[in-house]
Amino acid sequence: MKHIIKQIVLDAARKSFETGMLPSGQIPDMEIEEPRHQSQGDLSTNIAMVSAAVQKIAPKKIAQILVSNMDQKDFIEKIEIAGPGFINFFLRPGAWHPVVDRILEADDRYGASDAGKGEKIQVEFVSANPTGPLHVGHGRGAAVGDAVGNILAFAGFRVSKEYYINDSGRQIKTLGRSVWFRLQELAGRLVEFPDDCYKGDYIHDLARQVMEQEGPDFADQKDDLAIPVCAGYAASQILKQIRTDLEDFGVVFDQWFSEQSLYDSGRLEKTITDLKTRDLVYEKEGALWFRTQDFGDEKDRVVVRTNGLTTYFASDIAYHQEKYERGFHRVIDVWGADHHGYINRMAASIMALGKKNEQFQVILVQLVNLLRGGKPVQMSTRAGEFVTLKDIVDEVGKDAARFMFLSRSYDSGLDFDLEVAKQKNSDNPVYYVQYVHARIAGILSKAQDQNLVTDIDFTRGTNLSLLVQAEEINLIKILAGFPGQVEKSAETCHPHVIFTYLMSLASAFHAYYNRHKVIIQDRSLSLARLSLALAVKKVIRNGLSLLGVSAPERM
RNA sequence: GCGCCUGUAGCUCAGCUGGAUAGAGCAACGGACUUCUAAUCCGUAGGCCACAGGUUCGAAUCCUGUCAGGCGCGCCA
Repeated sequence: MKHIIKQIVLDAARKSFETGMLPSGQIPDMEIEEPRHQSQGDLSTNIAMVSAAVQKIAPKKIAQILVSNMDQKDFIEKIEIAGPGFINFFLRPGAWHPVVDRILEADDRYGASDAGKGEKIQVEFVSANPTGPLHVGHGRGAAVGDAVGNILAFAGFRVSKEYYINDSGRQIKTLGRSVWFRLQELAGRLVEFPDDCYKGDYIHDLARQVMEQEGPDFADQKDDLAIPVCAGYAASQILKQIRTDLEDFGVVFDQWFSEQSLYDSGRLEKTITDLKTRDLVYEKEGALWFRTQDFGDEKDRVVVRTNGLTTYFASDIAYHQEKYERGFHRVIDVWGADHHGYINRMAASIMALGKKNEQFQVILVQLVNLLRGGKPVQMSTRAGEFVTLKDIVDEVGKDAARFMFLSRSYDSGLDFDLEVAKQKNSDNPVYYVQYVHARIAGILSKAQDQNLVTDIDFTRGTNLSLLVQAEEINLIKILAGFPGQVEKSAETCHPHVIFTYLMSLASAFHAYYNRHKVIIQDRSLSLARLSLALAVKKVIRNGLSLLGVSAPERM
């Protein structure tokens, strides 16, 4: 609907210029928007105001000229000039009815677009070290990354979701040591458990498993030999668990990428050589430094340490270089807010290697504040006491957890109250939206019971012009806005836009439901309303599915 | 000290690529089930959009500064 109005406005502007009523043919960026108040019409444009500068005429005057040059259309009831120069369009109800048909036709593709033109985008998220179970923060990152991927795919990009496994380096060794020391304890040896080791209960379990697998003599092994065995076993087990937990959370990755593979394949070494060739690095005090400062970072960064070992940054450079070589035009990393200090150097290294600013983007997800009944849940990673993602999914369910994580902008910290997420009432937004879907499913099944409709094709030939109630037109207007919201969500990479949209659609439907009955004596009207209800059901489902939340037929 | 994020109703937050009279949920108060699911709806009340300047026809939105909160500033990952 917006683009139809936009065309009318543009035509009027062109005509005004051609007939000499406006001095300039230049048309600045203008907007077609839905005004807040009904008295301001269905759609509105600010073209007169934004044109004032180039036309050198008062906005109201421009508006008058434009309106006088607009073609009469039968779906437009009237056009008004208001406020500082807005042109407000009042549409007849009939203007909105075709939207319902479009939704029923497009079905699960309603809202999709080809805006991305098939461009390849990679979204990398979670990427937690396989040294322990995923916690709440990872959950939010997982929900955001997954939803952003879904939304971009829906907007016509070719999306690949990837998990980067930090299976190399010190923390893996620490994991191995942690298991090894616990195993020593199991073998009855008194050892002092080091402070820098992981203290969670799962370490005990892993130690037991290693002991069973390797036999009773294993505890006598030398540290140097045993620790890598422990590390290898523990990391693969934990990774397996992470994968399972994510699947239970509805997240499936297209690719799992191992940091260690960068070493094994010689990729990392190649990158370092490459950096040297390009003179992007220099030696100082025995270390090798990347000239990130030349590309916007606060200072230069070490890639090879004095001891000859590469830094985490080095593998990340190689990894990202490798991403682009795989053909991704754009790369999005989803990170926890505590990593924001890392953005500049990462971006700098990518610029240095010849990529454009817009080809790399970091989504910084702010921290989650876990509450239970309004009180903070005490957590200590150090002591190994924390609520895991699995705990949360087990307690409140996948849908509630995901919906809650995506309810707010990731720019804001999030209060996640387990009690609220568990409640099956109006405090809990997920049910509010899902309930619409279930309610409509109920209506449709009743319609079938009464033989009002015999197959899913009932909408064909329905007389939608019977939908004239204010609540019905309002509902259709909201339905018409879905593609625009998907577009906005994709452009900004903000999934909560979809959340907010779903809440408003659900609210409009509940209001309609309470005011009007769908199945009534009048068969034609019933069919029209059933079509509308079905359209709502489809849009709710499409929106929920972008967020990775199910749309139940019954609740 | 420097950098990033945040500051909007009692609480949790939308709105922020500038637009007209700033919204929702919860909490409070008052109503609506003999109906297709009350996991719902309707109404009332609630605001110096942290503060101070600036930009302009117009600022919650953009810029500068101040204050407050969160996070980060390793040859760790």
